[in-house]
Amino acid sequence: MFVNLNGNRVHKTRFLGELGNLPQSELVLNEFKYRRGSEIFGESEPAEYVYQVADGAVRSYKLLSDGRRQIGAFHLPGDIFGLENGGVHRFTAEAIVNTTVRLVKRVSLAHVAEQDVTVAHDLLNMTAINLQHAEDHMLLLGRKTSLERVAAFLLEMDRRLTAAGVMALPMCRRDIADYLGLTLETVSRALSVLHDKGILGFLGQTQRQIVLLDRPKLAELDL
Amino acid sequence: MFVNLNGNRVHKTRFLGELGNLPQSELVLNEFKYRRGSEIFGESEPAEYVYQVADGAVRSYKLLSDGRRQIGAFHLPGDIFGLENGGVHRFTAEAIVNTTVRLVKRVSLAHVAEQDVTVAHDLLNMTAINLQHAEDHMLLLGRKTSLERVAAFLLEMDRRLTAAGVMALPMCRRDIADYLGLTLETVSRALSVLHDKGILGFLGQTQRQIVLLDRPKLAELDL
DNA sequence: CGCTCCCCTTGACCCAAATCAAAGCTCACC
DNA sequence: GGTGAGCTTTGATTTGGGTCAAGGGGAGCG
Repeated sequence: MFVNLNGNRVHKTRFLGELGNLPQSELVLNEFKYRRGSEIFGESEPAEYVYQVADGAVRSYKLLSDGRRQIGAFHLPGDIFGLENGGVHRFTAEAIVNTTVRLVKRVSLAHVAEQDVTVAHDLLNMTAINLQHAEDHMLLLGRKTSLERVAAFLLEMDRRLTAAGVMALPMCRRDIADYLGLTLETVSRALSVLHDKGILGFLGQTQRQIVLLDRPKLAELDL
Repeated sequence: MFVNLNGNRVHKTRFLGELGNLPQSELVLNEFKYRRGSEIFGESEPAEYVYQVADGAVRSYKLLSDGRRQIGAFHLPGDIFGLENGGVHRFTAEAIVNTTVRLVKRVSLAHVAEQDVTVAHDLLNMTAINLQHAEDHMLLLGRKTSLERVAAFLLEMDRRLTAAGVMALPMCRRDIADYLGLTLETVSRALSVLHDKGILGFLGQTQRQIVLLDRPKLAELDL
């Protein structure tokens, strides 16, 4: 293991998960750590690697020239991100908390996909899953109210990261707001409404640990 | 040629375009006409066919239970739509005007893709293009002002369908609004502002023929 | 020609969410 | 234990875009 320029630690490891068990000879797989807040790649940079979250959380976003930000997706342990069909990243990706990622060289992955039909199939599937998420999110951003958006967000996070009945959100209110096309104040108010209605509870003293007390009622709020 | 149950005419023809020149023996290709306003397929229906606009225009949208609508994309001549990786449509598609489409059976296309690597490659490319459009549209829906949205819409349509300097929009203001996450009144007001600023002009007596008089200034408005 | 049905624009008013502001809390660090 | 930097909540106020309403065309048709 060694420490690179950014103070992030890197060492070799196995690559597991949705890309299947690929022949080790074909793909060089590294594990890499990013510190909370550090950039993993930038929008419009050449896409050299494809990434998988091993531990931690990542946000992918676009910026307008005046700083308005839209987060397109949160990436949680197991998720693959930075997969581009063209050779260029279309989002900036940042570690939300200290995060460990596994990475493969994009070109070597493309090379394997040419040989192995199932890998090519997996790449199409992953792209299709990303597309489906984006399509659903367009409906949310274009047509849902603030309460509906926050309800949808909670249901999504509940599905993706609840362990032992508790949802430990890695992201702050501003991240949630930029994901939902709202302001952080509006997100906070919506969460307070849900709290007052008895639909959710906060655990501990930080407001990032949420328990869903009434999933059916929450689901009703997300049209 | 014959007339089917919906009064739409259908006959066989060649399939051309982005799917490349596929062996005719493999793919049965039909041409089909839909009348203005008629549904081509519904959300969550099994995806039996993949479509290409030969002539006319199509809108793909999602509905909330109370009728709020989000149009995800407009499909213009040459565009392929209804391509699903899973077996189910995730949008409803309707003809905006009288429209001719070419169609292939999804399963036969999948079959060809398994044999022919370049076709498989094309499918991934098309899905990636759809994804890129959706990603850009999330930024628009989440973070842009009404004027920025309308400016972006005009630039998109200018790129995609301007002939002889004139943009002949096939869709009504309500469609534009549901694409941009606005109301039709707001779209109309934004167009009036652009008209008053001398950025665009209307041609003829219908307000659907638009001439862009100052593309640079329009581009400045779309951050 | 005149009727009806849309489609579009424009004006008046309203409201959901943004903005502005303040204060409490946690946590890291000295 | 003190200090400061974030993060979050909550309140007051503003505002961009939604809603409601009215009226003017144009296109199709009897």
